[in-house]
Amino acid sequence: MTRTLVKDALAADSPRDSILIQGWVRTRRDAKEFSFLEVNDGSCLRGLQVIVDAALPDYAHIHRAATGAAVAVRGRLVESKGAGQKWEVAAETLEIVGECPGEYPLQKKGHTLEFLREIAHLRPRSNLFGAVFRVRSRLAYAIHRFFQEKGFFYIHTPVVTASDCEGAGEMFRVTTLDLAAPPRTKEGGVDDARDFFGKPAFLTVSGQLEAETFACALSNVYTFGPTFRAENSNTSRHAAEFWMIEPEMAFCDLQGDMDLAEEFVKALITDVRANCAEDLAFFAKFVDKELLTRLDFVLERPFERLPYDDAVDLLQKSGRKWEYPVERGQNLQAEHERWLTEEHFKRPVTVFNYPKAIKPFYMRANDDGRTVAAMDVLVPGIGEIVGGSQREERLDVLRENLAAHKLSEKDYWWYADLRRFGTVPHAGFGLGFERMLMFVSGVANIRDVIPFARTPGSAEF
RNA sequence: UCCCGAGUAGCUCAGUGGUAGAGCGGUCGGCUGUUAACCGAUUGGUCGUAGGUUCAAGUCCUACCUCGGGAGCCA
Repeated sequence: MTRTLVKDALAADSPRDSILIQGWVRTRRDAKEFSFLEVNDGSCLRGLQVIVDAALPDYAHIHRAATGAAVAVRGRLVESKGAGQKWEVAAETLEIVGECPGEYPLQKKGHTLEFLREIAHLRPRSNLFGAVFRVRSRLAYAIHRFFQEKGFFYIHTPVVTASDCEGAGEMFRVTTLDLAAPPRTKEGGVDDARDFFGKPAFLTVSGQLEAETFACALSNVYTFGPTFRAENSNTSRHAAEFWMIEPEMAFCDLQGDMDLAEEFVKALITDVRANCAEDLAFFAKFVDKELLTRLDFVLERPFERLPYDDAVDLLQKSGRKWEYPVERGQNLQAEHERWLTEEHFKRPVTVFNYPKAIKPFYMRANDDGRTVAAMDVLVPGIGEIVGGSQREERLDVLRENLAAHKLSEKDYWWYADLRRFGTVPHAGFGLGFERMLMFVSGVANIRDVIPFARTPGSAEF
């Protein structure tokens, strides 16, 4: 007999004489003549109620069907006599596939998120984490769907990179050298030439530069993969390993870049809203009461587009006391971003044309000589969710930028080549996958939207 | 890395210098078309670690560890 997923059984439109359900017992309630089992298989939030009659031979081992036990139930799908569910299974056989002893840490009652993090191998069996990771899967699918339907090509940029690119953050070194006794140069330093790649290698912090090369060939491309930052960041919004989406478009300027970012964010919300309704309703009930209102609010109106200079003016005239002073030329602080998006505009805000000095070398210089064609999308509750720019396509300006950032043109020879051979205006952005998932789920800590979070001092599992 | 807060039973917490507690969970029994079931009994502790103050420390002090919140860095 083939297995029926709980999700499909719950959606049945008529009774069935024969059904096989396999899953894990969430709870058991014993009566004198029969027991109720709630069986969940992760296919959806809800479980399926199973009635095991005391007259069944298998009832002899009903006590082994404890919370957490894996079971296989064969029986009939019938309309439930009780309130609370339409369908239930009248068991004919109950097989205990895997027992679950009393020290199983997941109780029926609530646990704190902090405790569940310590049992990350079991937490997907909880309602909340089941929902989070179903939505995570759907969100990933929605991302591919969005780009594929627009004719973007999915590029797999390398995870191991030998170019210390971009200064996007501290990098993890990848090496096969013996750390206790590394080969030495004549001068006494570590001889990187004898490392695996013949030079120092690292885990990638961004696929952007490589994606640019493919945009300058296939026109519209995107990456979607893991990235790594060895920053000692201890916040609810940072992880050492996270996933990032980076579209890159040839023949595109900052305007087109901002348009795509807004369309993209809205498309993802729309998709999850339509396809994960039950899980989102769960988040709205138990995690963040305002979730659905906020998501719909974002969908309904255009993002505010605000030049950096205007943002500074607004902040200075706000009458607010800032912990960090607002000055032209300085980066916007978390408190400033929050005020703009949560208090002043009450919607996502796209800030653009940032000061040149606080942005990386690859961003395109504006004609004013002091700003670059950069943009950040700020959303309520999360802050920066998208960071992007039009890229500098003029070889001479790029060279000046490299020099100004004290970077060697020699290390970026292939990147500069794009400007030498058929250069073209192009633009792109990066969107943090986990931050987007936090936004659509209302879950406040990045550690709770990653299956197994890697943060400073923590790489269990 | 900096600032703040918290570490007491498997989990969530109470205990403000004088005999270590509750609810939940687990176990046993009872009851009920139950559904975070209910009722009774029972089980369960090196009070994060190491020092110190005191007649006496879960409680006060110091250091460290872990976790959380905020900040910086960023996505």
